[in-house]
Amino acid sequence: MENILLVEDDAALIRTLGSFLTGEGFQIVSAVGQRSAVQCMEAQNFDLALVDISLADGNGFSVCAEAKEHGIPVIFLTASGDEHSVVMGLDMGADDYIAKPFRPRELISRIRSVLRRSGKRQAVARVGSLLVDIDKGSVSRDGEELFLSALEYRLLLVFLNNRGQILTRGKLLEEIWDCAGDYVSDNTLTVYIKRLREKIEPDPQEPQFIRTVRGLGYRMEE
Amino acid sequence: MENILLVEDDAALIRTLGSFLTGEGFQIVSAVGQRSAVQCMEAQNFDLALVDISLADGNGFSVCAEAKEHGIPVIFLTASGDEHSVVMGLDMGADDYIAKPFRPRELISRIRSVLRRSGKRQAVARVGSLLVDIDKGSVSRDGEELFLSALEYRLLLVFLNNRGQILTRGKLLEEIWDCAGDYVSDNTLTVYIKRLREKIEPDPQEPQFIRTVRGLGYRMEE
DNA sequence: TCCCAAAGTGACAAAACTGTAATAGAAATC
DNA sequence: GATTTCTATTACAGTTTTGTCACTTTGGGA
Repeated sequence: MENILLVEDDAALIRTLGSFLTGEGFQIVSAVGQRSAVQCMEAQNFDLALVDISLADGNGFSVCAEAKEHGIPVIFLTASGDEHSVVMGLDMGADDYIAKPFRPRELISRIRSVLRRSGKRQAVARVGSLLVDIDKGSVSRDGEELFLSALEYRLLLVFLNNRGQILTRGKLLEEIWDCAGDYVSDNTLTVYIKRLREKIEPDPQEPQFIRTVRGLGYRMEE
Repeated sequence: MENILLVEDDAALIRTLGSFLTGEGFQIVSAVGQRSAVQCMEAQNFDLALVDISLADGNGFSVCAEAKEHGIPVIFLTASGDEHSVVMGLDMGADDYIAKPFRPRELISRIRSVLRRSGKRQAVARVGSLLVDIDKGSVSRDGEELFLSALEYRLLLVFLNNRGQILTRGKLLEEIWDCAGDYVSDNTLTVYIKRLREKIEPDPQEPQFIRTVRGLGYRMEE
């Protein structure tokens, strides 16, 4: 079970996030300030640190730096629109960030993504015969390049980053079309799934990469 | 200086590649077969292993596995169209691959990319105020999402993966449009540079991300 | 079996993308 | 300063993408 260090000031958020993440099957250790965070990291090893960048005592950056010292991947939480912190955090070597307020599901997705990438540095991801060159933004199957549109590619990445999990329509709509809350029609997703399948599946009638899980959503095989 | 282990059967290729890579500022150690490759890795540490997957004695896969044991990133060389080897290699944990025959410049680019990624696992890359979420395939500046087309995004990735280097028009044309050698008009690139600048540059008239290096090409700032 | 909800399909118009051509501008060389 | 070369801009047409609609098919209960 993955061990996550949550460094956060806000007691309410600790409780909410903590129980949510625990429910998702992660083991959570919470640290309230910089001091206790450092102590935690010295005492035991973590698979990931979740750091609020705006801690009351000092700032979250030193916690971030400490985590990188220990080789722990870091996702930091930042106030929405605080681009300065984002820049600082990424320069500090953080692996990813998420702006508050965030959807818990998105956090989970990012956590999984960072954990999956731990120890990996692959430029190319594979699902069956499908190769996604994340470094180049290109997709191929059996050596044949497939030309995806921007949205199709992003949809594919969402599946790729959540392999084996069922993704609901709502989740997928949020991931691709959520720009300030103005959603598109529900059927739009169905159509895009079809279009993506048409391009990546050897037999779109019998999808092997993106499976339909009736009543729940879609799932990409691992 | 980066230390690269080149594992290759073909003596001619060793000479060609070796001198080329040396000329590019890498330190090269060549190993002819699996046996000597393993010995090399036990004797000293490397920043990267370049492994021909089709070695005469046994195969390159075990060399690949050995390299991963030592935590050395691996790029493997494969015969063009040998999808099976690609799949095997990636499953084995290789970081990237390149199909023979390859352009030396492309190899360099991939080597740099893998080396740059060593120890990093970032989901998000940054250049100035520009954020590229490689994991999501999205781009933003100052929190504002920028909608790039598929080709614009790929062009941006090429710059991102070669930050600080001057990219010639030829190199860029190859990277984006090389599908079996049928190139597009030279001016097409110029137009795409303009279009990309129009979307990502705060002031397209005074580009700060993608600089023109007259007579040589373009360069993205580090 | 029938019915209903969920998912898939085909078709459509507006918008965006893509590549090219013609022209304008800028920088280096003579 | 004139010339040449390289780069930028503008405009255009064909294609693709994008979102939506109406309609069909499918799968699971009642």
